[in-house]
Amino acid sequence: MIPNSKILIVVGPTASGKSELAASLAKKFNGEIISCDSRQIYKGMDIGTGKVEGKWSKIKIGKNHGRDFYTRFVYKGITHHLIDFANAKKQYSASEFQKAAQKKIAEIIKRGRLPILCGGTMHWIDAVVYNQTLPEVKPNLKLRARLERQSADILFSQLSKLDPARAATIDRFNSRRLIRALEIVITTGKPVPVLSTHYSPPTTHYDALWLGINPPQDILYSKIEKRLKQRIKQGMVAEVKKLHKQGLSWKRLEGFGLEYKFCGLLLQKKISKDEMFSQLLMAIKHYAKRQMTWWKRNTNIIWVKPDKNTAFKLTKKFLA
RNA sequence: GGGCGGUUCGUAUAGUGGCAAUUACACCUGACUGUAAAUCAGGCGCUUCACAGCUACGCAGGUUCGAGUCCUGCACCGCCCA
Repeated sequence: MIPNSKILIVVGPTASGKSELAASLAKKFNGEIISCDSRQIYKGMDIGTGKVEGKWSKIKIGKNHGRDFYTRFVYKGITHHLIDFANAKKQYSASEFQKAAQKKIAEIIKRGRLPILCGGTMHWIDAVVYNQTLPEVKPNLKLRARLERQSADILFSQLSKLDPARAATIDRFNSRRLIRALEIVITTGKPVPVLSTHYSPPTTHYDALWLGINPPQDILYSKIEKRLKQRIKQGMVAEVKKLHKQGLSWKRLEGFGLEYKFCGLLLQKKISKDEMFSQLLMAIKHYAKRQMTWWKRNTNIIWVKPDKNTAFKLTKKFLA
């Protein structure tokens, strides 16, 4: 563990109220937020991702490398990092995020402030916090395209020959995972490195306090529904239309999932407005469920009520 | 009143003599090594460790070694003719 590396991590399913809690914590404890959301990183994806309504503004930070100020994404007076900066046409990977976030954490600590990781992208958060070694193999689209034509069965038997150890633990029906594993093995000529994640015993790269919010399912579901209706009013469909006009293919939009997928289907007239609503609602609930499945096994997380008081108390104790 | 079609596990469907019964969705549980809002798996009548038992395809009878499947009557739904 890195010494003197206290960080706060706020997790919870979609619509649980993470962003607001994180902002309150940041205000109270002199923090800056690092958004951990694989969709909010993209510019132009605002309503559909539920991005906080922050603004890019120039912040005075005193003389630093010959500059007087940086441009920062600010919401409620709190600086948010790794949000609203990437081009949606390009793939942004877990590995890129890991490096960028770890750099941000170091910078924030250096400034004497508290880094607060907040977001719903479980895999990305773990990659950062547990400093997982992600194989240094970039996506090889040509190779992937070739492998995608094979059945999972064939991919699995290939992997079994090339890297029996990885084959032993991989999901043999999941073509995407199989292809990635083969990509690593074929490119490096070596087996897939063993993963450095450990949920138990809990060893994190940082001195971390994990706070989780998980409202009861019926409350969460009604919040999700209410939020979706709001998003529709706010012009969610128009946002997706605009993205498509800017050159994002329907396929790319579908790959983003949820709002972007179902609005895309609506705009292509593949589904009706009612179908869009009901199917999207269902998909968001499924997503929330998957998030909880991931975090349930993480015993580091302290589950708190959505009210700030408990979170404040725990944070105060953690920082003392 | 007459003719036809239908009634199957939450919903929609398959099943014309061997069926605890197809498929999809929902629902439940879970996985997750650079696409992660993505991708993938298991369960889903009841009792169970069960290849075991019990109860099941609108209701009531009948034919049969055996009926979701065939026959009769009834109920309900849909369409058509009056």
